[in-house]
Amino acid sequence: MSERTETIRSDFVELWGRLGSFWGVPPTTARIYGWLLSRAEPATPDEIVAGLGMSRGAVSMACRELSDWGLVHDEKGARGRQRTWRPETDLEKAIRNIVATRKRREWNPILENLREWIPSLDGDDSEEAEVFRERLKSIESLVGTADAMAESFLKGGMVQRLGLKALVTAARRKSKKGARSS
Amino acid sequence: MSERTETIRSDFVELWGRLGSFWGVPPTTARIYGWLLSRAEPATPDEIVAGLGMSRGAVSMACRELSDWGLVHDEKGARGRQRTWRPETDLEKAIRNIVATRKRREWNPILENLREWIPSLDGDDSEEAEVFRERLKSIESLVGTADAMAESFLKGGMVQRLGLKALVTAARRKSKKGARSS
DNA sequence: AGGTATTTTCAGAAGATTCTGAAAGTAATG
DNA sequence: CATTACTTTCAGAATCTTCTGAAAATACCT
Repeated sequence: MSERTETIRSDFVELWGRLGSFWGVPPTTARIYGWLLSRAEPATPDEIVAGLGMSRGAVSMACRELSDWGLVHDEKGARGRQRTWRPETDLEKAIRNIVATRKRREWNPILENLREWIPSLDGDDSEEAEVFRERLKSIESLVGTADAMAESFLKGGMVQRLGLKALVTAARRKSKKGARSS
Repeated sequence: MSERTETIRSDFVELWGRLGSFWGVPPTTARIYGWLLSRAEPATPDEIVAGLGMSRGAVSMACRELSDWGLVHDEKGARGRQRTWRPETDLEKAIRNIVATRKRREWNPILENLREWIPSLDGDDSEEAEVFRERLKSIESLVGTADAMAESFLKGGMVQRLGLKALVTAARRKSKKGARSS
């Protein structure tokens, strides 16, 4: 394994850590997933501690969190060996897990609130309440649509099923030229 | 404006604030947007300060941030009056702005990195580097697809264009029954 | 230009999040 | 059931983020 490869590995781990904010996990936790992805073999807690220079306790907590997200799987170590953690390498599945988890943890409660508030406003016919109610309705409708899309994605392969892939490829070709980043 | 309406307003503002983490802004900033959405009229900085109990400075910074995201628009106040902030109420537009901003700020740099790393790994033919390269490739492919989908969404009305709406409605009907939250 | 009203900035305070490490807990073995 | 090996927990430390408030800057009018 060349030195350059090692550099890329650590850059990648760093990037993956920052990426954590997209799906709502702390950087260190995401970094572990990235690090596991960059290796050919699953790793023991001690290897993770050594590889990323973090504490035992943090590794334990982070791995449990990752496991809750379905992003790593543990295998009981053989005779006298430590447990090992294997990353989920099917990334579509990983994304599905992330979407499902966030939906359950965060999205659903939001939707419930919205649906509960709208009828509650019906008693108030002031101008202000009128406007507010309309806004809530359009939020509810939009959130509902997003929710349904997520649902459909989770039920499996929206991309394939709709032939979106072709569209996507087309869009991609078009955008290939302009990749400047502000 | 009834008392109950006021309660709902503040709950909504609170919720909208927590929602901020979805699109990557601090809660207070998101709260301002929510508060503006709950009102019939645009507001001056002083009204925001009074309405949300935060400092002048924080309001100034938060509104600028929201303005960068295209989620609020300012109108120069008339003669001797303060500037007023009006929320973007076209939520589809708001989402488009959010997607565009995040894509530019965060997604594009990530994609650039990935595309730069893959060729760099080509010199190394160890087992480990081999596996790592394959993983990076599949990440690149997935991220590329997501990127293209976002692109297509930004170019306008993916939902309508594909007749996704029908699908979405169907999925929604189905999921109406089970709305329990973990 | 002078005077007044409004807005922005930014250093430090306050608050929130994440990490550490040592102690308590658990499991497996002989 | 005692020993050894590994894992989890959690209080406090370290770090990072966000907010405040007063001073500096800017805009606007006469």
